[in-house]
Amino acid sequence: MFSKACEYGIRAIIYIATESLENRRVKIGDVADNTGSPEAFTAKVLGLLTRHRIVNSLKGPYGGFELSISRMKEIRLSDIVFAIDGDSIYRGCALGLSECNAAEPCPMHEKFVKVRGELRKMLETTTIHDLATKLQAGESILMR
Amino acid sequence: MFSKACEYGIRAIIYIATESLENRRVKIGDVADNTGSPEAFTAKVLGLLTRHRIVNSLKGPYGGFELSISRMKEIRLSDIVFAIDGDSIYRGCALGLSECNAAEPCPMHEKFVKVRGELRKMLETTTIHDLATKLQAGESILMR
DNA sequence: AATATTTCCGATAAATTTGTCCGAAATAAA
DNA sequence: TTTATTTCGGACAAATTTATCGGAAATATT
Repeated sequence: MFSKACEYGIRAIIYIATESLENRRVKIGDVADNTGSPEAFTAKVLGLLTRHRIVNSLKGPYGGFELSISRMKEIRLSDIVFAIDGDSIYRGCALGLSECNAAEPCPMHEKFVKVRGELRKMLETTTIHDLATKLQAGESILMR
Repeated sequence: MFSKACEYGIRAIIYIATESLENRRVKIGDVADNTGSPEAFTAKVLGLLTRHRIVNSLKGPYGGFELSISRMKEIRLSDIVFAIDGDSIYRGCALGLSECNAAEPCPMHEKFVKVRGELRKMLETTTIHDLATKLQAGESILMR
C-alpha cells in the first residue's frame, strides 16, 4: 500500500511525537532503535520530512528531532504520505491508465474512486497527535 | 496500489473476456495491442494466470487465450490480485509491522483495517463479467 | 580555539520489480 | 511429415526502490 520509505517515515514521526510529548528530543539512533527501521535509510526519509517542515531538526550535541504539540495536532497522515510518496495514491488509476476519469473511465474507475476516497478521508482526518497519544497510552505499538 | 504486473493482468483478462463474449480467441499480441501493455511482460503474467486456471490458453495456430462466460461470472477481481500480488493487500500492516492485529495493533491499525475491508469487499464483489460487459457496452476504456 | 556530537547529503551498493529475448514445446493445416 | 503458428519458460537486462557508507556542515561544551 505505502512504500517502505513511507512506512519508516510515519513510524519515525509517531515516535518523535510521543517523545516530544514528554519534552524529549531524539537522535536518529533512538528513532531507529525504537521503530525497528534501518538507521541510515530512516535518516534519509527524516531529512526529506525536515525539508518539508513536517518535523524540526537541530544539529550538534543535544540536537536531534522534535515536534511541537501544536504542530503535531496540525500535521495529518496525508501530509506525510504526500511528502514521501506523492499524490499517486490519490490520483493514480487502478489499472495504470495515464488518463482515467469519470468522462473516460477504466472499467474499475467508479468503484475504485469510492474506496480510494475512503482511504484519503482516513488519512486526512488522522493527525500525528492522535496516533502519538494512542501510543503513549499503551494502546498500540511501533515495533515487531 | 497494485503492482504493474497486476495492472497488466487485470487489463489483459478484461480484454480477453470481452473478446470471449463475442466468441473470439485472442493472441498475446492482440492483448498487448489492445491494452497498451508490454507484450513479453504481459505474456509472463498471463502464463501465471493460466497456471492458476483463471484463463484458458491453447498453443499453436488458431490458439490463444479465452475465457468461458460461466467462468468470467465466477472469477472476481480478488482472485486475480491474489494470484499475482498475493495476500499482502489484505493482511499487510499499514506501517509494515510483521505482526499487527487487534490485540497488538500499530497506531493506524483500527482505521486502516476498516478502509482495507472496503477495498477487499470491492474486489470480492466485482466479477470479470461485470467489467467486461461494461467495456463491451462502451461505458469504459482499457487504454490511454 | 579545539573537540565531540549530531544532522545533512551525495556516492554507491544491494535487492526487487519491470521488461526483453530466444529457444523449446505443442498443435493445426497442408 | 513438414511447416507455420502460438504459448511456455528460463536467462538476461534495465529501472526503481531500498539500504549503506563516509565525509561535510553545524553547534554545544570545554
